Amino acid sequence: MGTTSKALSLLRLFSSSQPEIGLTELSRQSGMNKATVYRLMSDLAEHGFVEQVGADRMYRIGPGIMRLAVLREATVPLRSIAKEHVRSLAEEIGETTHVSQVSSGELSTLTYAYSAKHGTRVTMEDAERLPFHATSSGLAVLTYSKVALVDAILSKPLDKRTSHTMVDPAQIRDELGRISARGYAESVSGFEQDVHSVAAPIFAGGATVCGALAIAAPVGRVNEALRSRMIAAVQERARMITDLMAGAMPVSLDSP
Amino acid sequence: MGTTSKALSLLRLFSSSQPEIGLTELSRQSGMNKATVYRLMSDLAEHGFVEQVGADRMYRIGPGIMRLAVLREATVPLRSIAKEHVRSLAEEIGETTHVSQVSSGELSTLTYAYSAKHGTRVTMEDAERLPFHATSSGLAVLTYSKVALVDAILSKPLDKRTSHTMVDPAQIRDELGRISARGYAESVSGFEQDVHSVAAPIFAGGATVCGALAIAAPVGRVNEALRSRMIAAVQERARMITDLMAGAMPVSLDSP
DNA sequence: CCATATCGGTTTATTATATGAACCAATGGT
DNA sequence: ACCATTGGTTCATATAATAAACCGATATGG
Repeated sequence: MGTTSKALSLLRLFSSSQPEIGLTELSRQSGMNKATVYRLMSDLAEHGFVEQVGADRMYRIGPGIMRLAVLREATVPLRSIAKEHVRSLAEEIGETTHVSQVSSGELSTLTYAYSAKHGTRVTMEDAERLPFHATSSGLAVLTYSKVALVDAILSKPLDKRTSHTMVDPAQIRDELGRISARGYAESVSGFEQDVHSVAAPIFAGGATVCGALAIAAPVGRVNEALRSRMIAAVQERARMITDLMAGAMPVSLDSP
Repeated sequence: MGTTSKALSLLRLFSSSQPEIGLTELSRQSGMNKATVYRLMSDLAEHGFVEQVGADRMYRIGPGIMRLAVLREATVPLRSIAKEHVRSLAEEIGETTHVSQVSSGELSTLTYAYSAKHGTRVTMEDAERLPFHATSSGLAVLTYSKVALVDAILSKPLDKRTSHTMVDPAQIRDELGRISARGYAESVSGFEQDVHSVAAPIFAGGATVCGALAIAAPVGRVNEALRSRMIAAVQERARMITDLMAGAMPVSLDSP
C-alpha cells in the first residue's frame, strides 16, 4: 500500500464512538508501526487534517477538514439540501429521518433529524458507517450501484447484526431486484433490533447513486397506515433531493 | 517533503475560484511531476478525498471529506454555532457577516450571511483564504496567535492588495498591540476597496484562538453610529460564540 | 485534412524516502 | 519503588516514490 493511502486510512479509524485516538492505539488498530503512525499523523496534523488535544496528546479530526468541506458543499450541496428535507420530513412523518452518502465503497450518515412527536424514537449517530446489507439505506444504494461494488460487498462475509439480518448473498441479490422494481428498500430489525426503516436512493449527475434518504421508526409503531405514508414520503422526498442535486433518475424510476 | 505532505498539499490548490482542476494543471501549479501527481491524486480519490468528474476527468473535492467534516462538527461545532450567529447578526446589523477559521497557519471563511436590508452589500466566497495582514479577521486572529505564527506571517513579503493595505511589519505589530488593548480589529479598504470591516477573535478550549467573527459593510454606509454598533455587536457575539465553544477568553478580555 | 499541441494516463530504471526494532523520558497505577 | 504504558525519537535497511519518455485520444488551426 502506498504511503499516502496509509496516512488516509488512519483517518478512517476515527468515528463517532471513537472521536479521539492516541498514538499507540492508532498503531494498534491500524497494524502499522508506531513510528510510522507518528510520522503520518504528524504530516496530517501539519495540514490541519488532525489536531492533538489535551495533556494526553490524543488526535482528533482537525479544522483543515472544514475548509475542504465548505468547498465541497459549495459545488455539491448534498448535505445542506439533505438537512432541510430531513428536518421537514421528520416533522411530517413524526419519525427519525436521515440521509447517508456513499464514498469509497462505504456508506455513512450525513445528517439526520428527530421528531418531537413521540417520546420514543430511533436514535442516530453522526458519521456512522452503515452496512450495505443490513440497512434499508444500504440496500437502496446497492440496488443502483455498479456491479463491481455489489460484488465486492457481497463477496465479503456479511455481519449478522441481528437475528433478522440477511446474510445470504443470493437472497440479498433477489432483494435488490425487488427494490429496483418497487423503488424503495425496507428493513425490519436488520440493523438494530426493533427498528423498521424504509429508504430510497438519491442520485447525482449522470444517474449515479450518491446516497439514500431513510425514515426509521420503532417496529411497534409501524402499522400499515404509517408504513404506506413512510414509503410514499421517502420516495417523493428522495426524488426531490435528486432533482435539486441536478441529477437524473434512472429511467426505471422516471415513470411510476 | 514527505509523500503524504505532497498529497495533502495538492488539496490546497482547490478553492472557490478553482473548484475543479485537471491533472496537468495540478502538476503545473504544484511543481510536481505529472506522474507523481497522478499517483497522489489516485490515492486521494481512492479514499474519497477527491473525485473525478465529467468527460475531461477534472478533479474536485470528494464526498469522503464530508464524513470527516460531520465528525469534526460533532466534537467541535464551530461552524454550526457560527452559522446561527452569523445569520442573526447580519439581520441585526443589516450588513454582511462572516466567521473564519484558522488552520495550519491559514485563515479561511467558514460561513457567512448577507442581510436583505440594503441593495448593495459586501459579497463573500466560500472557503476563501483571508490574508492575515489585510483583513480585520486576520488581524484579530493574529493578535492572539502564538508568536511563531506572527513571526512567520510577518517575515514573508506582504501583498499590497489595495492602496490602504498595511504592509510594514512594524506598523502591523503596533496595530496588533492596539487591537489587543481594545478587543477588536478594524480594516478600512485593506482587503477590498470600499469595504469597512470590524472583527473580534473566537477562542476554543485553553484560550487558543481558533477564528474570528467579522462584520463588513460598504465604506460609504459606515457612519459613526453604525460603526459603534458594529464594534459592540461583533465583540459581544464573538464572546457568545467562544462561550458556546467552551473556550476561555484570555484574561485581558475577561473584564471589559 | 494533415500537422501540431495538449490532454489524461502509463511504464521503468533510478533514487530518495519510508520503515520498524530498539530506545528515551515521562506519567500513572499498584 | 516498581512495572506498565504512554508519546516520541533514532538510524541502518529495505521498500516505495520519482521523473523522463512514451502512448492514445482529443482538440486546434493553418
